[in-house]
Amino acid sequence: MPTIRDVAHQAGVHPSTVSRVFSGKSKISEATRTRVLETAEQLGFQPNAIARSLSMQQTRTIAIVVPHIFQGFFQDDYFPQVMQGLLQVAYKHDYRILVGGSSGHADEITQLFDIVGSRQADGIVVLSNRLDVDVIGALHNQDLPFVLMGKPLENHDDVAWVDSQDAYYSGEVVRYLQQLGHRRIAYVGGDPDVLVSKERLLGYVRAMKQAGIEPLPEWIDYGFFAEDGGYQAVQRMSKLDQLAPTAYYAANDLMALGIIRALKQRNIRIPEQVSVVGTNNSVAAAHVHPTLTTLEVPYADMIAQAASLLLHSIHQGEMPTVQKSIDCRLVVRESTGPAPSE
Amino acid sequence: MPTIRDVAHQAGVHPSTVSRVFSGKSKISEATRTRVLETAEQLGFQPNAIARSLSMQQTRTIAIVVPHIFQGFFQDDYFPQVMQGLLQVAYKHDYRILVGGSSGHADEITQLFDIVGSRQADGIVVLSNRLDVDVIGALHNQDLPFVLMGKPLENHDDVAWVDSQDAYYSGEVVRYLQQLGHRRIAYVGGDPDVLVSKERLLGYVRAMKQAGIEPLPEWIDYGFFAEDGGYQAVQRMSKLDQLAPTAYYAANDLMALGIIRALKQRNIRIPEQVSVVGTNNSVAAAHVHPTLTTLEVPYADMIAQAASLLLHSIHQGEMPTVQKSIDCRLVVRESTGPAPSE
DNA sequence: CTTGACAATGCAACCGGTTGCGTGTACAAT
DNA sequence: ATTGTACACGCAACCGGTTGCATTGTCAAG
Repeated sequence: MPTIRDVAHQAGVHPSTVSRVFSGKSKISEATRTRVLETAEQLGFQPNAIARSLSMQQTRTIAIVVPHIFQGFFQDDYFPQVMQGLLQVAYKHDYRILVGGSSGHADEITQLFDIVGSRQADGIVVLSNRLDVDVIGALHNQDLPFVLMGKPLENHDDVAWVDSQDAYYSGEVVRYLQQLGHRRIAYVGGDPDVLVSKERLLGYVRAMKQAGIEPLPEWIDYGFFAEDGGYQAVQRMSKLDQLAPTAYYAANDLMALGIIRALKQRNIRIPEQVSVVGTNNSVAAAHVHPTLTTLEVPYADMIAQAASLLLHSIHQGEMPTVQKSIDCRLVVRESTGPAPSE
Repeated sequence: MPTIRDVAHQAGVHPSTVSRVFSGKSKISEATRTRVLETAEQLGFQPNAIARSLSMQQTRTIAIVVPHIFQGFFQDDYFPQVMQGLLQVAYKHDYRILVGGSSGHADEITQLFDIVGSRQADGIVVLSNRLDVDVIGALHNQDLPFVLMGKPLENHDDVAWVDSQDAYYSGEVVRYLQQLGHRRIAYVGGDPDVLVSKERLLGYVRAMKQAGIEPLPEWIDYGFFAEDGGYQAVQRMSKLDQLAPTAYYAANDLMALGIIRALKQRNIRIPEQVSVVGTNNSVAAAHVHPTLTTLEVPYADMIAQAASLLLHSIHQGEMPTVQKSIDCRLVVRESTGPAPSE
């Protein structure tokens, strides 16, 4: 690989001149410019991005670490949407995305701090929403721009996030079902340790109690975002007989599909006997039978906004502090209907 | 951010000693090791990855550029599977993934050469399978390990690839449908310029001719991998009346879903009147109504293998040359059945 | 006591760009 | 002819690590 010095030598100029030609931020006479460009072309020279990063103290890269916490993460619609939104704005600003893996929550934090501390990226979007005060504090101390996907548990007014108001919209789903006459409503969460599951549970419980219903512990279950998790939840809850739920709310569409599969297998008619609501409005939701009522969470938009404000503060050279709440939308389809008369 | 020199100064040693402590590849007395480690801890020092990359001439990163060529790329199951397979092996080897975007084919090549030429990664998995001889030659000249997803058009025995034998398995689908008695079979490809579409078309045409059927030009259409593309294809082909196909083969499940939607809307029964086959065996395929017969292409496995041999040759310091053909599997479900009697 | 050998650490060059500052040249103004 | 000045480019330090080689120290063998 030819370096800037090779080109300089060949073209009979100083390396700094070659650098200036390529950065374009300095006056260079047309003559030398073309000469440099020609010899660069001839030598097949391209500036080394790593050297440039080191010198300029910027990588033109934003990072993300994907949680391996639950299997089926790549089957859910969440991940592709995240990548889409992220890539879209990164590309527009001529940035690239650095993706790191992880195996479980602790490792996710490790990877996060590894990337941040080693300055492998100019900023990072943090998906994990199980960060406690200490971790967020430590992250903030690293002084590398970051924005959280999801409002953290404790309030930090100096930390940026984009939030989908999971508790509120979870409540909206429950209220919608209650309006249809349902009283025995089940909640099937993802990973119980993940904040979004807790938030949705909170909204569920609150809405139930506001309707004067004390939800049975048996109505609350976790499917770890997997299709089979939804399936198993139905198997367990069906044992309740008369107390079995007449409506299921699942924290993602994948589990809702599993719920539908289990109900069909038991010859339970949807929505005449039991209603099902999913989350995310994945492509499949519109094509399953019956078509799935689902809470649409605009993840691609969310992360696009997160990335935008991240890039903005990178350019400003300061930590981002913007906090945004995003609205969701209930997409009503065939899988929900009036509660059966007792 | 403290540097290695700060730590060295504080601990009363030479920077190189600090470096050796962190690289762990050199004998360091237990006394100084702990002293260095302690002051590093105390100063919050972490080695700068960029500086290390520059010095060591390796980034511990493998790159991929995602083609923006068709919309709905992020809805299709292909992308998440690719990321899954890639991330899985990258993570295992303590590598990260650098993802670049692109807008169209020409730009994809540009981005590819930008990453490769600027040495932003140690190797790259190339998704675009529209590379001609010149591009592959140029890529090879860059002397950075790469492996192609999909066999290139021309034979290069010095270039590594992992291939899913699209033409052959497309033929298998057609032969399966013919065994069910279908003779008027439609092929709905993705982007006609993408190699995989051409390959599948090739297999389709060949299988049709082998069965003594000259496929009508109207039976061949392109949906650009989008749900609506499949829908529109049916709209167009339905105008053929008696010559309308009794079976559709779509190059991905998303288009198959669109085909099913269009057929249902026309009150055409599946599979009694028309059969539908998709590709990829996405999660939705098992849950739509009717459940979708589909050609399963193990993309996650494929790219995992590609990444493995990429990493292997990175470590060997040589260009990869392994060429692998991967087997697919037809998953038969409810959307296919015997051809209707005329 | 000298020499040898090995272990631990220092030294300085290097990876490949960037950039503030200084210098030489050309051309215009006096 | 002299001074002024703006422009184009050279110089050298710097970004933050790594590593081959030299040096110092230690201990054992001769």
